[in-house]
Amino acid sequence: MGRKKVEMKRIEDKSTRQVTFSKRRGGLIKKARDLSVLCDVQVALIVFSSRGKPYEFSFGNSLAKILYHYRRQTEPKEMVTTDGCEAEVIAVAFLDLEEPYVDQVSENDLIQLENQIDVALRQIRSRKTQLIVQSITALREKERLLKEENEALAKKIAATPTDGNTAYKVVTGSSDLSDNYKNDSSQRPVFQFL
Amino acid sequence: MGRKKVEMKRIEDKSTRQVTFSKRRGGLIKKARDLSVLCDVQVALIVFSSRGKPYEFSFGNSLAKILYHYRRQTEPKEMVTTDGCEAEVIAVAFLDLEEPYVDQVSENDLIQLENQIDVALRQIRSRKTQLIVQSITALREKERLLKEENEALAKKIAATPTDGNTAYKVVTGSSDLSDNYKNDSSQRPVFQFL
DNA sequence: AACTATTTATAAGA
DNA sequence: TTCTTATAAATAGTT
Repeated sequence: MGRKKVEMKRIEDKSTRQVTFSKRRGGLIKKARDLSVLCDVQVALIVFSSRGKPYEFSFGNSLAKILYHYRRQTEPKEMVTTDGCEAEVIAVAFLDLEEPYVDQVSENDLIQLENQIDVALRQIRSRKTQLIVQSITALREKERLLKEENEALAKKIAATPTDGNTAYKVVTGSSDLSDNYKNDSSQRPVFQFL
Repeated sequence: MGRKKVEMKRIEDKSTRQVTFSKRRGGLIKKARDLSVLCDVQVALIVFSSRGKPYEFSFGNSLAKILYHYRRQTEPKEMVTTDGCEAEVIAVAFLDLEEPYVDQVSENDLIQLENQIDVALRQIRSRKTQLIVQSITALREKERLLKEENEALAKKIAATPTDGNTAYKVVTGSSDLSDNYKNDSSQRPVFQFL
């Protein structure tokens, strides 16, 4: 599509090759954007300059998300350490990059930043869940030991002559404890929400 | 470039959109290949089908190498510089949004859906936190009551003639319980993570 | 960087 | 779906 038909082989003249690269790269970017708009698809474009600096363009979704998606497709073994419902929702969530101050930063920086925040968030949630599970497990173990201890003490008292004072009432209260907490959630499977 | 000039907006008719997507995707692939050949650059193309299956095309280098290169580039510090020639790398990725049910919904509906999912996610997390707090609060209260009870039982035993058997040892164990859990997280402020 | 003759891509129709 | 063809769009060589 020019004055002459070009042969489909490497352009030997360096200057011509550079100009052609510039023109056709622009055309490719435009076509990618058009495709994204017209067909409602997500398109990402990365260009590395000769100095290795990547220029990226993406339409319809962030490059990070597309590559993340691609990586998940390609590496089936690697399980992402997020808990159930979050993974799905994050997959469809978009970050709005149109904030005013964001204008100061390059698109590349923003995509990196987004990716880093995403990873950090997953790690924080994973760690949170871990701490909570530890906490509740420890509390239940403590409860179990205290109950054992109470039983032992109660037996000790039962095996001993008593004057019928308040001490026995306390023991009675102990056996009712489980009733007092019938409605608490500590014994129900709350971890389905973690 | 057809019988009529097309408006640059989403094609509403599903069939037309599908045909256009097919044609333009092919055109883009051809242009990417041409660019790779003419300008001696590396081009990679990834296409995700509606079912998430990726179709890949790459020219000038393997997709894996290009993505590896990209990953190295985007690592914070390292700036790998390529030799003098135009070692440009272009990666183009498509995500197909042609999911059957998504097709029925308008852009506005999708934006609404996104917001609704966002709100729902926050509510789920909030409810989760609420349940966990209830659970841990209940466990701590239970622990407190059991300790009180234990103390009362211990006093009762102390006020009673004893034959020096294991019962007293149990009471001693009770006072040491807190030491046994010095390293658990249940008394530390895990809620800063909620 | 702009221009323009030509080639190339593709929208609509068959 | 695939082919056809009129027309829009991209771009090679020029300025």
